[in-house]
Amino acid sequence: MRTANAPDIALPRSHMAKRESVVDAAARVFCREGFGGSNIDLIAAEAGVSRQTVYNHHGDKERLFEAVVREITERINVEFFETLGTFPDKPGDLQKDLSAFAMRLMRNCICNRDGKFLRKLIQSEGERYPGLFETWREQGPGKTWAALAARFARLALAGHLDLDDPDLAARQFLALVNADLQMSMMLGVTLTEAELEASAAQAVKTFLRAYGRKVA
Amino acid sequence: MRTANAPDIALPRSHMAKRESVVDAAARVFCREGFGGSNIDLIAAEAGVSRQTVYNHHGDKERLFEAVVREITERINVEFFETLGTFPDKPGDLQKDLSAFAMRLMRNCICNRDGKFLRKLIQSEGERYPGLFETWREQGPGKTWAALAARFARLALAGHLDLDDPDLAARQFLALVNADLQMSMMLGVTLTEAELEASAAQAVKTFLRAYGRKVA
DNA sequence: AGATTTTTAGACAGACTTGTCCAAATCGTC
DNA sequence: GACGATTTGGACAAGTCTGTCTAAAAATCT
Repeated sequence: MRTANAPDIALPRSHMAKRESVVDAAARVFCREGFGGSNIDLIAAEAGVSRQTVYNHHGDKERLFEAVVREITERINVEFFETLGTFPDKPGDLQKDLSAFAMRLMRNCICNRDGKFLRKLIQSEGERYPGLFETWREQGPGKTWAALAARFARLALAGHLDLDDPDLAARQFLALVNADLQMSMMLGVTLTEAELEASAAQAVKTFLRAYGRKVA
Repeated sequence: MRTANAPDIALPRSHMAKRESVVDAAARVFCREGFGGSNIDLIAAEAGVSRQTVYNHHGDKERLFEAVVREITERINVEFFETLGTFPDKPGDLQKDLSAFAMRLMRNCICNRDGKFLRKLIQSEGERYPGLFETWREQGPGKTWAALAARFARLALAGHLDLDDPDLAARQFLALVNADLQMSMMLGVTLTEAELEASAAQAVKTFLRAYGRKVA
C-alpha cells in the first residue's frame, strides 16, 4: 500500500514518475510513428525504462495507447480552462486583449506539445478507434468550445461584439487563430514567437472586422 | 513497347488499370492504417491484385508510398486549378457566388476522397519523410494558394473587396471554409450536403463582413 | 495460333514484434 | 541492515511482415 506521508519526492519517484515518463514517451512515439508503426521497445527505450516495466504499468499496447489519449486529454483540458480564465471579459483594447488571449491559447493549448500530440493522434487514429475519443469529444468540442462561446456571448452582450451565433463565432475564431499554425505544421516549420504574434494579431484583426462593433 | 492505337479500353486494362487500382488501394490503406500499420498483402487484396504485382509495379513499400503521394498530389492539383477557373471574377451577388465557389472547392478538392487522403497523409507521415512532400509544398501552398490569392487581389482591384494582403485573405478564406469541415472529420461525422452548404455560406458571410466593401 | 509479356499463387528465409516468464539487481521502507 | 516491492535484462514462443523466387496461368500482340 501507499504510505501517503512521503515528504515530496521520495515515494512517487520510482513508481509514479516512471508511469508518467512512459506515457510521455509513448505519446511522442505514437505521434511520430503512428500506432501501427510504433513498437514497445522503442517506447521503453525513449522512456528510459525496461520493456517489462511498460507492460507492468499498462498491460498491452492498446491499453497503453488508451492511457496516453486519456491522460493528454485531461492535461489539455485543465490547461484550456485555466487559459479561458484569462479571457478578456472587460477589454480595454479589444484587438490587443484578444490577440494576447489568442497567443496564450496557442501557447498553452494548441501549439503546445500536448496539443500537437492530441490533435495528431485524433486525426490519424480516430477512425480506427471510434469509441476511444469519446472522452475527448465530450470534453473538447462539447465543453471547452461551449465555454469559449459563452465568453464571446458575454462580450457581445456587453456591447463589445456584434454577433448572433456565439458558437459559430467561437469556431471561426479558433479556425482563424489556427490557420497559419496548421499550415506551418504541415510544412514542418516551427513559427518563431514573432511570427506567432503576427499570426494571432492578423487572426484577431479579421475576426474583429467581421464581428467588432461597427460603432466605435 | 506500347502501340498507342488501342481502341479505348483494350490495352490499358491490365497494366495501367492495375497500376491505378494499386495506387488507389494503397492510398486508402495507408490513410486508414498509417504507413507503419499497413501491409502489402492487405493493399494487394484491396486492389484485387496479387502481392507480386504490387512489387512488380512499385518496387517496395517506401516507393509505393511515394508514388501514392505523388499521384494524389497531381490529381488534386489538376482539380484545384479546374475549380479555380470557376472563381467569380465578375460577381453578381458576391455572397452567393463566393459561397458557390467555396462549395465547389470543398466538393472537388478538400472534402474529396483524394483531398482527405492527402491531408491525412501529410499530417501523419510528413514528419517522417521530410523530402517527400516537397512536391506537394511547391505545388500546393506554393502554386495553388498563390493563384487563389491572385484571384482575390483582382476582386479587390475591381472594387469588390477591401483588402491589403491577398495572401492572408486567401489563407483565412480557406481556414474559414475548412473550419466546420475539419471539425466534423475529427468527430468522424460526415456532413450532409445541406450542412456543407450552410457551412460554406457562414464562412463566406464572415469573410465578407471582414473583407467586403463597406460601401454597397 | 504462336510468341511475348504480365500476372498469379504459393513457398520461402530473414527480420521484427508482441507479450510472457524468470532470476538477479535495485530501490525505498522499517 | 533486513525486508518487500519494483525494476531490469535477457530468453522465449508465436505470430506477422517484407521482399525474393519459382513455375504455372492468363492476357496481349503480331
